[in-house]
Amino acid sequence: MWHRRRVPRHGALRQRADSADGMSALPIGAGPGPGPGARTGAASTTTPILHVDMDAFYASVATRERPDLQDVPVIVGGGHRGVVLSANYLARQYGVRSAMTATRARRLCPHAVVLPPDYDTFTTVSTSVMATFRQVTPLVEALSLDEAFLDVRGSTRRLGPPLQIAEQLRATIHDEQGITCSVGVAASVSVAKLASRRAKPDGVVVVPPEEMTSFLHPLDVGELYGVGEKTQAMLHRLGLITVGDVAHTPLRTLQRAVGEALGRQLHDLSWGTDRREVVARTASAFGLGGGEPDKSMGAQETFGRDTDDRAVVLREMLRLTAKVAGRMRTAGVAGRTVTITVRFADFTTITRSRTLSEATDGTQEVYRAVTGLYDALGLQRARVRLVGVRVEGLVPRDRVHQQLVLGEREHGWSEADRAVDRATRRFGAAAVRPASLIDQEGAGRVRSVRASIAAPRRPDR
DNA sequence: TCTGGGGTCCTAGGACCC
DNA sequence: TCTGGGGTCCTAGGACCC
Repeated sequence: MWHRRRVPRHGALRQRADSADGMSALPIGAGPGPGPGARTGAASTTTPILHVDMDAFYASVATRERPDLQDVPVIVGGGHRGVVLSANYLARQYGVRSAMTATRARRLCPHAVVLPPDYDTFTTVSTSVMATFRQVTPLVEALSLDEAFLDVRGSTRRLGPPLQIAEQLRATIHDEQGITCSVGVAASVSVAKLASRRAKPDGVVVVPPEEMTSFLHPLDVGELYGVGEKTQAMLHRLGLITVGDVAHTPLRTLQRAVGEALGRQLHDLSWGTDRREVVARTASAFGLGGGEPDKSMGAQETFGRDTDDRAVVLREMLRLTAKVAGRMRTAGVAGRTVTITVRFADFTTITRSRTLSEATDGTQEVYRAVTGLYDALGLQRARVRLVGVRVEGLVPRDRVHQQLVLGEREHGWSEADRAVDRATRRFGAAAVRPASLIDQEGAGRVRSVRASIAAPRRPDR
């Protein structure tokens, strides 16, 4: 059996985990030094991977300085046409879950307190937590703002076995950030991730290698990474209910059912044989910097109410284009493939893309492609719910052919874009917008900016 | 007033090239 | 002048993850 430990993070006295859920628990040694028993000792070499996952991260951060909300169901997110981003455990008792529609959540738990997300604070807390991880090992792979893999192979001599490292991390994060987290400890990243889920909330689960299959095989296939609602339903229809069922299905059969790549992946995961290593990286997509470059950048927005007005749609597309292209310029990348997304009132969603001959980071150039794609749809009074703009095939701008840069300059837009970027940096995104975004709001006070965007000067050189 | 926004990866068909 | 087989690129859609 694998072991779940839920223990106080403070003081020398540690208690056994509750056994009400049928899980066994080992006592944990008090004080510094390796834990008791050969099992824990052995873990130092055989289970070097930690998956640390904050408990109800957004909700915990949002309420950590609100004692009045400690015993109240709390939902972060919601709003008009919104979904739940995070719910505390009290709200979850009512069935509230992440990604659930706000309306449904409110129906399930009408007395919940709904808070708007504060991404600046989430990012600040996340940065601190990741820094704490890096004090343990440089091999920290951030997966998102609130979770990371740690390879502690090289840290056990200094800090003790993985379990002890896990408990130390939990105590530190609780002390410094006022939030709790759960840790999965295993030989591989995929098993560690499954283990942390079993540890929630506020616990640790260690899965020794010899107990891996007994841990994995009873789980529902839906627990496996890469198996969502659709694939789970399909596998269930085929009679594959548990991970063990998948494990004992011939690879070829599996691949016929779910495709070559996913079939291979599920087969590996079901035996815990994935050999993926932890790669040090921060979550660049979450504004933490570093990491591998993004492969695409995009933005999308759901309208407050559906619209069939081409002008309204295109104005939104321009706003999204400006946002995306601005982010690309900040990141120093350019991209070749422009994709638009249109979701209709009935939620059917289509995409259209066009690949340009050269990569670009110019707002106008991307927008030309966007309008071309949208108009090619030939929509007549179709009610549009959401539009999106994405640029793919990103490469560092300095690797883009020199001709592009010259050609762009001839149009003068490059200079205008950079002027916009500078102004945005100084005055915020609301200060500088393409003219058509200003019209509706009567913006005499931004006349000069508007003029400079609408009629860029030809550069001297 | 059901169903957000940021991404990644895979599949499949057709074009095109060798 | 009867046909194979890769490889790559492009496009559209879909599933999934956080």
